[in-house]
Amino acid sequence: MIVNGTLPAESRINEVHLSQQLGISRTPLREALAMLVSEGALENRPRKGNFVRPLTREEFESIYAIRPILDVEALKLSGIPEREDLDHLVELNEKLRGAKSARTRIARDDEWHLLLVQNCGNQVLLDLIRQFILRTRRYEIAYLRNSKNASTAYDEHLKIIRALRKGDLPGACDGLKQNLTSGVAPILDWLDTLEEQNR
Amino acid sequence: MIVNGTLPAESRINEVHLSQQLGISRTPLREALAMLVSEGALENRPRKGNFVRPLTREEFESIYAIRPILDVEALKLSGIPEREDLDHLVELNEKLRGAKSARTRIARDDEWHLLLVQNCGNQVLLDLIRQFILRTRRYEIAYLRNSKNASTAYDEHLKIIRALRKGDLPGACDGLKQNLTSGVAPILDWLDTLEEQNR
DNA sequence: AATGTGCATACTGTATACAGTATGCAGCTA
DNA sequence: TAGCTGCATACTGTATACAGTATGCACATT
Repeated sequence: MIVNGTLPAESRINEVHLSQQLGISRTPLREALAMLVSEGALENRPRKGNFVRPLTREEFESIYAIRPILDVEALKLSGIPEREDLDHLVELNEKLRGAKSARTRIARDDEWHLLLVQNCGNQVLLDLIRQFILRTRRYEIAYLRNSKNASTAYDEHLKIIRALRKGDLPGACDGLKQNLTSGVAPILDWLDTLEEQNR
Repeated sequence: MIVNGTLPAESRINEVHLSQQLGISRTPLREALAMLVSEGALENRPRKGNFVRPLTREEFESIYAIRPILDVEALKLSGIPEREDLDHLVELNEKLRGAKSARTRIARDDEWHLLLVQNCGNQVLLDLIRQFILRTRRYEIAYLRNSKNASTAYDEHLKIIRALRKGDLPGACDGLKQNLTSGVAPILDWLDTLEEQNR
């Protein structure tokens, strides 16, 4: 509902109404809200309630500054993948190219990035990346239609795969960093116009 | 209670008993337990309950591999601090040296590291570092008495401060990385003996 | 003797009732 | 007319009751 805009930014969540609307009681709803707070989608003001956090340029820049650091580190730890993992990466990348909706495109892209670093051997780091994927997703979906088209991501992924094939880990890391930062600029522009409108 | 060992590793948390023991009802207790799950202190198995996660060598290594990455990045973003911030760092470092108990020593050390990167301008990154401080704290407190003594940390901090005074940011980053990894080895040894005992 | 089934028990997950606090408005005062 | 006080209302935070599932044990069966 937050993503869809049914619950607009800054709006307060009424636990009684929403729980009735969803057909559940307040207790499990509150648990769900707490999860959304930890994901950064809601802000909890004690004794006031939960409020939908707006999408801001500042937060987006902060999040996207961290993703490349984590992912590149994880890729370094993973090293050059086995042949079958590489094949799997190629396969998933083709699926990404064939994705019809922007939503599945985003999902495939996220899958691909997780697969790339899956063998880093650091579960905590992987959980962290997963967490950040969740946080960025809201921005990506909001931006949706204008979203970086599949072929750009596809080509960038191919570049990374090719570097890995050659055994060139630093080259793959560079490609990954580029891939993770290339989508930022258009979303920033979009956020600027969004914040402009709210004045 | 987890830190004290009142609730030993792998033990199941009985919500009814614990809530009575604490003089609160199950609902707020469950919220607290959920927070501990997100901090990595508990593991929730659906319909089974919450279990105290053991301290393991694997998790410790994972966490401590990430801390330096985050902190060094934040320091880079912060740049060379203003004079008064530097003075503040010196002051806090002196407090660290003077700390009586190991507990306050750990607290001062954490404070110092947060202060060092406070001006990085990335709130999400700062929250992340805070989160990791919480996760490492359990290991540090468990290790407690054997903990890296204050003078080592103090000296390492001085080194960082001196590099910053010279305007040598890369040098400060190196020092920080070293500082954040120097405490690892003894705790690893201790964890090894711990895991040995549980066999 | 070993394995499987049924039942009793205990605990988690959910619903609901209650208490206390924030908030807005009406009426009063200056 | 402006500002303050008191009250009504609505919502969050907490306690408690209820439902459904996991678990261990006794008994039966092969």
